[in-house]
Amino acid sequence: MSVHLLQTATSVLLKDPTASLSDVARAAGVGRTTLHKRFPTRTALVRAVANDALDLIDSVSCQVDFGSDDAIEDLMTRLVALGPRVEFLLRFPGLERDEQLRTRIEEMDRPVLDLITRLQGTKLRRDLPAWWILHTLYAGLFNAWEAINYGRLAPLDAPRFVLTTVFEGVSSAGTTDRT
Amino acid sequence: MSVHLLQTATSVLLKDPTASLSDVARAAGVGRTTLHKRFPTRTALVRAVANDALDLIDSVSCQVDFGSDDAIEDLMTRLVALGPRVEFLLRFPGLERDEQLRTRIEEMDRPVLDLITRLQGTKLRRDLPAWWILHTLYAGLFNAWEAINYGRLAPLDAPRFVLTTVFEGVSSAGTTDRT
DNA sequence: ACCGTTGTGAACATGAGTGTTCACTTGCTG
DNA sequence: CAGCAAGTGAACACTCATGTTCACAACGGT
Repeated sequence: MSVHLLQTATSVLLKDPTASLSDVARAAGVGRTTLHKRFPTRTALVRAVANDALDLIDSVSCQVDFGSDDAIEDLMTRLVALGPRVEFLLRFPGLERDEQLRTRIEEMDRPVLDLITRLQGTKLRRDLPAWWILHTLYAGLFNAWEAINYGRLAPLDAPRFVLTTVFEGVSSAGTTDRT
Repeated sequence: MSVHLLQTATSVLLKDPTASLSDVARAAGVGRTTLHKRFPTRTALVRAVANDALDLIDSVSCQVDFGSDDAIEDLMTRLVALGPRVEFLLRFPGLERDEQLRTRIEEMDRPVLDLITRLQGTKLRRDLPAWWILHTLYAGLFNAWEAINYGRLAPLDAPRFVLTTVFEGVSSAGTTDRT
């Protein structure tokens, strides 16, 4: 079960980025030799985990209609649900030093950036750069995942929290006098 | 100059959390032996760096009037200016496993949480928990620091970006029809 | 000039993670 | 049954970060 192996590796490495390959193998219930057979080196394993996360995002991206005005809400809601598998991409240290991964992440960002730029004509504010908005979205996801991990946030509440906060902000101005 | 040593250690460890003590010593322009004399173990160094960051935050907290209604804006603006020294606290992996640091971080958070709770009576929305708002603020800081690091954001623009985004959100609803 | 402090490089021992090989078992297939 | 693929534990060599010790140089104060 290579799938299960990758998932286990994700959670172990996410909890402790310095975890040894023995730790990963033990957590996955396989021998260290087997792990080495599937992923010859540590960097190969990390890259595989990251690519698995990217695959997951790709599969979600396909289901989103980027032409819709609610595309961002849809995308974010789906991303929140992915959880740790994708959190790995934003958290694991040193991932940005991998050339191949960096370009793939950029490829993944581009359509979202385009979407944001397009929506800045209508529902998104124009006085902030698109990349800043993108990173704000990511920060919201990050927050949600962390809160879920600590048991402070119910997974089903997460999408609402993220979308509300990112879009409307934490100021009460938008909520009290919305006549 | 122990101060300079800590600052260098901060930036080196922030850029690569797995950097060796030799790397840190070399970057600081001191011998590895000297580094070991001042910080006997690696964890001692990491803890010192973190505590240095917490001291920095404390010194900033003192200057903020937590009774004011604009306390959060003031606090955030000052925190943004601190940059990498404090970024270390939010980024360095495994920091939360240090009991002493965790409690000190909680102590640091408490007055801000109280402030948020108080302001939820007036300017902050009440339909989000205080801890969520706090983490949203932190996420904004994080975003700004990262953007500054990559050279995408001018340090002087950072406070405005963070405050605008966090308080008003990225939706244009709050900007277009503010009659 | 003497001495204590501080910093320095060199050397060493140690431990841990890593990558490799090998012999053995298990299970499936022809 | 024979054979092949996959998994496994044990053992090994290698590298590297770490922590320690030691002898020496630079410096400042007395």
